[in-house]
Amino acid sequence: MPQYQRPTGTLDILPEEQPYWYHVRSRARHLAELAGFERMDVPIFETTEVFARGVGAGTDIVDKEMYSFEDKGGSPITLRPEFTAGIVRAYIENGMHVRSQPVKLYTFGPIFRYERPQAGRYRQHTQFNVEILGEQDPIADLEVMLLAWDLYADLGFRDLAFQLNSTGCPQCKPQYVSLLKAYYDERYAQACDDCHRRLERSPLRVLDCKSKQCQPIIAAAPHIADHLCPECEAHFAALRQYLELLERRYTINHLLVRGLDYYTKTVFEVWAAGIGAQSAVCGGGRYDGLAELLGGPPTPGVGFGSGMERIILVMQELDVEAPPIPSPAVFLVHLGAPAKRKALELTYALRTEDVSAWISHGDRGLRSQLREAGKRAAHYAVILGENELASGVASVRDMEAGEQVDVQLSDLVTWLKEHVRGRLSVPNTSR
RNA sequence: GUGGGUGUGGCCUAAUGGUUAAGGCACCUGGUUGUGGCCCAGGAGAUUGUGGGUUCGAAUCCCAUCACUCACCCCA
Repeated sequence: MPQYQRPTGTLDILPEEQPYWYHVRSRARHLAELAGFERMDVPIFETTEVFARGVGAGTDIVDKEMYSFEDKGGSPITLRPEFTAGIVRAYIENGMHVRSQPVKLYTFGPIFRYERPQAGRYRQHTQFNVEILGEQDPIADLEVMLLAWDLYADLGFRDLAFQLNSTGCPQCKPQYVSLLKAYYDERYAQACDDCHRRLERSPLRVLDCKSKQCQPIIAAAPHIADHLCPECEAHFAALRQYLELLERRYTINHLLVRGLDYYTKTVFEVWAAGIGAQSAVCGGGRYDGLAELLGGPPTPGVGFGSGMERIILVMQELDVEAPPIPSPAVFLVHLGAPAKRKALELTYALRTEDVSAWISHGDRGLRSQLREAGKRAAHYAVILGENELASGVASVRDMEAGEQVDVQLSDLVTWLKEHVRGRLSVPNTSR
């Protein structure tokens, strides 16, 4: 029974799980940069107000899921429950509106929400986040969506399709909301208790209620897509056209309304199996009013967040393997104190030449050391004992072939470097 | 916040209420002078999540608590 356990809803990511993380991060980074997105990192915590205003009082995230506290100076601080509000704050604070617009940004990092954990849901999870700021053209919506799509396709996801909807703008959304409320007023008694609460707090959410009794009501409810203003209508139509042009499958989902207050026009998700009752690996949309809400210049924006843990769960569900992290190129075996000193010198000489090298720790028998070399899947074991030191020749054992050759100690580093070249590359590690 | 399920060495699993809680994987050490993987032998590792209770006796029954897990709410 361990004395200390990790806090509820957090994850230890062990070495054997790292290949997935390396791979997803490295592909995401590659594809983002290929599409002209630049990396920008923002703090893990912000002044509470950034999220309270940005995400919106009344949302579950703000009302009951934030990790908020006062720091030692008494400032209200919140661990970020999502990326967008912080990114927009940074855009404003750093005067990024004076750069060539749009600004295309991506980042990775931990996100915190106080929720009851379940399959595919954690209190600390990691998101890959992408935003385009300063562009109202629906081509920006398309660009962020394509990046999500291309990443999942690259990672081996099958049967991709976007869930797509438009939630209108301050012009047309309120009218639709009144329409929907009026519709529900007539059926109030048939709706479930949760929906009664939703009608007060965030009326659009009644549309994705799962209770059986609400299904008939939902099925006949008016669609927001039929009540968009001409501008939103045109935006939505253009986006759909682009998606069709590029043959990215999508489903218009009239029930897709995302939980955060700031969404305008486009909202989308990508669904996948293998993440428990959760369906979305990716969720995002447009937030044209957010920058102003946070005190900045009017700046349209569109982006998405994608949960890394969920991506990896889906990959595992699909039996997608991640490229392994290379094992050591050379394992140095030594017998006797003088040989140990020589082995130590060689180890560091190899590492200086970018050849990964393990030196056997302790003072054990040859058998035991070779056993370890095998277990660590080293490509070569270099054996140094009294004989080798005396003759100036090391025994170099190819662990896979089980064959052994003699190599002059003076040539050893060069010889290993030659033989190891091309077999190994240490993967890029980004946070 | 609500509801269901589950807690036995690092991992997986066994033990009709009855001796020192058993096995497998993994780990460590050996198997004649200095050669890995297979095999063989040995070793280390558990107050059965925790705290109470019932009982002559509890891993086993009861209560509480904590954790994990699944689902709801909500979300990536």
